[in-house]
Amino acid sequence: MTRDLFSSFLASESIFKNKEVLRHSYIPDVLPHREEQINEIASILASALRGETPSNIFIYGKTGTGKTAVTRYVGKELHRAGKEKGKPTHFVYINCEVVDTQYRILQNIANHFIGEWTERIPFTGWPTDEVYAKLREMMEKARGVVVIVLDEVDKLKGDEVLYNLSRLNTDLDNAKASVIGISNDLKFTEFLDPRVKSSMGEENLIFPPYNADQLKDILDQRAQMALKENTLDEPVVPLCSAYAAQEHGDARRALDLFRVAAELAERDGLKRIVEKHVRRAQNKIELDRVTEVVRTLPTQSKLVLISIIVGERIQDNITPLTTGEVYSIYKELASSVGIDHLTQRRITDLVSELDMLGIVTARVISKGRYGRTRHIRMSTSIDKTTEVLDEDDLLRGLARYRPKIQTRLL
DNA sequence: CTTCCACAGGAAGGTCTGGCGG
DNA sequence: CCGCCAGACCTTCCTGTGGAAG
Repeated sequence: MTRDLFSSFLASESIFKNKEVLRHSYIPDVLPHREEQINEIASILASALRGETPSNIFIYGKTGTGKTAVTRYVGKELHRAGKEKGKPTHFVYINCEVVDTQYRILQNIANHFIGEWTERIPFTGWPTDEVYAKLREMMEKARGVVVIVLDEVDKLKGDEVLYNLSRLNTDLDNAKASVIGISNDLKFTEFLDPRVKSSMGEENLIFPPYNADQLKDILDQRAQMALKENTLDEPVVPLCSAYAAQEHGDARRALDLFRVAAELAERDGLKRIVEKHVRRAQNKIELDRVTEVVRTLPTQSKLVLISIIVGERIQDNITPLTTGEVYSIYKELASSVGIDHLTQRRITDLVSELDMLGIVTARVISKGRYGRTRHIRMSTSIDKTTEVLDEDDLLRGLARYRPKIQTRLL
């Protein structure tokens, strides 16, 4: 019996030829509509092949604009070209969201050179300047140019590392270092130490968002590689592209939509992806996002969210709730579960956070004589949100609470 | 035109936690 | 182990304000 559990799923033939190419981490051999950026980076890094130090680069762009893919692609090509020409070039990629302290960054870079007659640097224990010294020593031995990519560099704790890395070259004889910083925050450099700022931002690149047509090209290319013949309805790719273009031209979003749509089609037991799968994929991705966000909210924020839901229930959705109404419901709910209530000022901020997370909308309006406030309403499904909130032991069932307060005389 | 509601949202400061260097 | 500091989280106090009512 157990042995047959999966056989029925495997029996129906998959529509995928190679699903891997739909993941974000996959880097194709051709990156459509990024030729300009590729050439620009390549022209800067080319000096590495002449044995000179390439300028440091800063790359900006929103999520899904190809920053990481382009950089890794150029890095791969550079490494290959360096080998051919007998000029040693090293390419170290670090995601600063994962590796976010000075010590671990240096350790990561240093461990890249392992295997060339050197010992491993331990996770912890060494003074930072000793790791730094060791790194220099290793780079001297390895020779050549080291290109260090710091992805999501704005997530770094402190700019000391950036300063030290930008100074690397002054203490090196046989090796050169060049740093590429990637960020989706345009204002990131404003907060940097001016010394770091000037040395890091020798070259600046901005990656613009893709438009719908460009997204379509990207998806066409991936679909070719990912799917078997005749598994795709014609309008699917344009629809995915259109949705993703609305979302600031995010290629990652386009790929996710497409992949989820394909998975849904497969789960339906179909041999073909059609339009409705894309719409369902859109819903599923959105629902997953909301579920995850709501689930991880702090208790007080959950309580505010519940207050808004309770408020909407008694208002019957005629007029949106105001801050004052939400606050009085919130206070009542808080005391009913025995949680200390926060001040209205604080609740104002929590509502703003919920707004930014996209689970409620709150916009300032004026009611003239009757003051200025914000109209607050749920922007996600009340039922689904309630379902997620019910997972919280402390707050279970609270969203169905009937408050004693009469909020408004209508 | 002025008034004045019901907040928005800035500034500053308090408390607590957790990491880090000595 | 201790003192220090940064950052998250809140409070207190405050000034500012769009527009219906008067």
